[in-house]
Amino acid sequence: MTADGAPKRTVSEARAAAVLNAGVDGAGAWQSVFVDDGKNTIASQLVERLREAIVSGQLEAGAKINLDRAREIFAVSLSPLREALARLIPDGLVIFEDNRGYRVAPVSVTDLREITRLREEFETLALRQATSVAPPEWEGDVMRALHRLNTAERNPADPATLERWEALHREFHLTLLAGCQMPLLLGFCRTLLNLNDRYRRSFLVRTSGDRNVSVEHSEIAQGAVARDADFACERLREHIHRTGSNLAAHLSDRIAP
Amino acid sequence: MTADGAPKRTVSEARAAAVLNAGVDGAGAWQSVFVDDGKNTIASQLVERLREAIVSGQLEAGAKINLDRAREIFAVSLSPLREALARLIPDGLVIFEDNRGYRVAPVSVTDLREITRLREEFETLALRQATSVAPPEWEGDVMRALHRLNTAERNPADPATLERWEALHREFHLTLLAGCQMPLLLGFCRTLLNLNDRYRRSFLVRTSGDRNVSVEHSEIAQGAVARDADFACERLREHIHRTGSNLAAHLSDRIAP
DNA sequence: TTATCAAAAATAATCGATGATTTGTCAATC
DNA sequence: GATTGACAAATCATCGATTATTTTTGATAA
Repeated sequence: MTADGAPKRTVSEARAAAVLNAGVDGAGAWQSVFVDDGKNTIASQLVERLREAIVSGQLEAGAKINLDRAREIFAVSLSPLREALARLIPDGLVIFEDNRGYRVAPVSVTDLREITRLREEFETLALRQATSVAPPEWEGDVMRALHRLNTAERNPADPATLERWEALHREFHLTLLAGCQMPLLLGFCRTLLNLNDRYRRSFLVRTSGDRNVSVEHSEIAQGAVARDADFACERLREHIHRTGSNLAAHLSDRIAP
Repeated sequence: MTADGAPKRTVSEARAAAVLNAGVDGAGAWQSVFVDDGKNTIASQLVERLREAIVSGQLEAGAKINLDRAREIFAVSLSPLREALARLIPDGLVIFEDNRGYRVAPVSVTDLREITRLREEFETLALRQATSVAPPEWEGDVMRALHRLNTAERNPADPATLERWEALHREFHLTLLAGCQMPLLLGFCRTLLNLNDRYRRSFLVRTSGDRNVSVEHSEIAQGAVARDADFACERLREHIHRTGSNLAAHLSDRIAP
């Protein structure tokens, strides 16, 4: 651990949302993030904090990240801040230009379309591979992730439940893919999932009424553990496609193409 | 530009290869890299220098990167060095662990297999898309890249020609894919190409006698500009697959699986 | 009024020094 | 002889201050 310990951060945390995108939305679901799970250094913790701030929409898309202000808000020095930002570039959440500093990556409908399209390709590829090479434990992992997701409450009035649902949803998809035993492909899928979550959490109020997402997830999972690649992949593809279309519809009302 | 200018760097350059992997292979093809093409900051230049050092095999796979030594060798301070290394993580060339520092990413046959497999999937996806959406100029770009590649000398006795050929080869593949108009997919392909180049440049002495690589490239290019997706993609897939098998054969003699 | 340039302010990039953690060494103990 | 623990050295991480670059401001001239 560092010398000064955690408390100071939690305090400055709350200010972060308020100051950085001055007074847009107040309620920060910040506090839940700090569970020091092996990420010892300030830079590493900062990566997670910044990622959450961007994915959750608390850091506005396209906004410039003023280093001095951010340094003060997060109560860190420049070195770990710059390093953390650099590590978010590959995730597609931050963009950088020499002597011009860092910005939050912008969002657009075409970007979302590409994410959706690539998710369809990559995730079905990974799932197909998983159904053929994953060890038996994988099936249990999938069913557990499914159960935890389906039993999680999702109350629009309570942001904490929404955030928990998001985490479990992400966990479900990654567990599904993890069986493929291809670390690079998994990394790409994780990146795309990150990017996609950002759109959903920023722009989707609730999923459209004509879908039963729980059923969709259950079908995918059952196909997967039955090692029925064609069925599982087809369901997964539909699931991704629907989510993408849904989001794109919401999105095009709100931002430029 | 920085105040002190370029000369100092070129000098320290030569030492870099010698010191970092102490006396493994002497001949450095370093000098050619410094053409300050818009990359103004030390950190950005360092990214390119380090990338070249790793991809070319001058920085040994799996080796620890001692910050103090590297700092001295490259004649920079810690801040840009750390930042440059952080930016290479997403490319899969550098790995990092809290409080344990940076290492050159290791190589393995399974890693190479995955790279090859994913290149087959991603590059054919991109090429198929390109044949359907790329603008007319793209065809000219492809043919030019092909011509430059096919007329480049490749003399095993002269490392400079080999390096130039590598650059043109990379350029050809990227030009081919660039027509797809999908920035994320292009980024993934670029990453995979980087990783693949590293294996080729480190482990492949020469391509096996039963291949005529020029012809392979020409067929791919001609299929592409004719907008014959099936033909072009099939040739591309074979090309990638052959290169991968070839490399894997060389590799398994030399390192652990 | 608009355009242009120079100075000033703001911001980004880098450095050298300091603090924290890991790794290596060696004696004491079982 | 192997193991443990404390110390020392090496290495990594962070900070505050300095330097370089970009952006803004404001005065001048067309």
